[in-house]
Amino acid sequence: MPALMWFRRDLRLHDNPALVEAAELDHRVLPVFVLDPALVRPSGAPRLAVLYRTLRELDQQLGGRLVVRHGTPRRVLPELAREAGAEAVFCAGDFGPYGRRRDDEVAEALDRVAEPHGVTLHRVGSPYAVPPGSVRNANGQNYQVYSAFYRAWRDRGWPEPARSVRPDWVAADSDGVPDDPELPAGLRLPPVGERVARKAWRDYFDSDLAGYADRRDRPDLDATSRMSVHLKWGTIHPRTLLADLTARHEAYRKELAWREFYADVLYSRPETAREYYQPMLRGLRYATGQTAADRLRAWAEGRTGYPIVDAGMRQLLAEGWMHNRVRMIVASFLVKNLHLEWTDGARHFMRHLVDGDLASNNHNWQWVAGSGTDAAPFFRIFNPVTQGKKFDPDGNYVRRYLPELAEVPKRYLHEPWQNPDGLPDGYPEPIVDHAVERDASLADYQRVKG
DNA sequence: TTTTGAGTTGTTCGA
DNA sequence: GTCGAACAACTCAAA
Repeated sequence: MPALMWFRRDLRLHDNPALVEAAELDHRVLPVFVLDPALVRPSGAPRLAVLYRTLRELDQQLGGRLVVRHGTPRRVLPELAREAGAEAVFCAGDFGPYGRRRDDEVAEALDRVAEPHGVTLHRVGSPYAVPPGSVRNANGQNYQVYSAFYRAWRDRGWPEPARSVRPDWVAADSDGVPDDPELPAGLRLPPVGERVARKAWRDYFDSDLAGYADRRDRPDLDATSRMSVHLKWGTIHPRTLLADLTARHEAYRKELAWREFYADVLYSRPETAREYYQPMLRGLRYATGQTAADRLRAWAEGRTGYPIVDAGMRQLLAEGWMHNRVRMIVASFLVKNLHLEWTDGARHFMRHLVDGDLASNNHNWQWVAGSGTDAAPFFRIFNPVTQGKKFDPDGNYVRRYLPELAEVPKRYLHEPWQNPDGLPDGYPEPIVDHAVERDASLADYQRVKG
């Protein structure tokens, strides 16, 4: 009787503990991916395309034996288990609010399959080095602040990468991987798949990781590892990365720990998938009506008149990805300069990001907005001009995504409205005055806090 | 239980 | 141009 390996966001064969256990139960393993409408529907075209491409890569690695089925997992998996005569399904644990509920339902449905004893769902491991819910303070509670979480997480440690297994892959009828959805013209998606992920990590480790701490904040240098899309889909596991890292790579390890921290926060407070972690900030005065709609659209399309903001938003549209420093700048701008709710920004990000991850996206937005765990103090408001000059000193990042600014002299690149020769054709005046909106935000934060 | 110390990512102002 | 202090208290962790 073959074991079923249910792939979800762990689309790899290396360092995959669930796969190891499946292969230990039976050397024949039937690999399946379920296209769940509940996950397909809210995903934007860029992330769906990346998922489909990753699935095609996995299918190749499996010699064309990946079984793709459309439908709800609680219907599809019992059906497939019955067809294959399987008595066990293996998968990595999912710790998100939807995933937990879905997996509980699947476990129940499998239990009712009329094998002699039903079919068992084995949840093995997680997409994290340390499973959410397992780093706890002295009172058995989840940590509310990052630094304490980091120390406890690091001291707790994590397992070595799982050993590699080579099961006999069993085939079954497959609906096949869908064709890519229609994509915006000119969209440049990153190459994906496990082999790409492992090579990209190896190359980054050998060449650029040493400069990570100093250069990661510079969007013009493009010095980050670009592992986010691979971590999102599990084509590489954080354990694999951590096994390569030493004390010299503290800065990079800390970024992985942020991902784990926010997964833990979401696991401990699942309602924060939608709601403010600190509800008090719901009481801020937000823009409404046509003003709000116009501002949101200008922000989303990269037409705010602040080059570093617009470049970031256009990078997102062009690549399905944005440099982390710029994500903070555009998020601060949305909340504190345009006075829109972080939920509007988070939704736009999730529609366009290829690495869009609920826990990281949601809680990083809340951090910027001041409503999250360990949130930025309210007086910390990014100045888009200062940030641009500091982190894109030569303007190379801005010029890459805003060709209309090509002729603007370097000293005015981050504030082109100051250029005595005027703004270039097609580039807008700033839609708001930073100094004015900053003061308004400070006053309003003080009002709701006091 | 109480106390103490620490806290991702900033900006502005004045020396 | 560079530097340090103020911003405004407050929460959480840990001793």
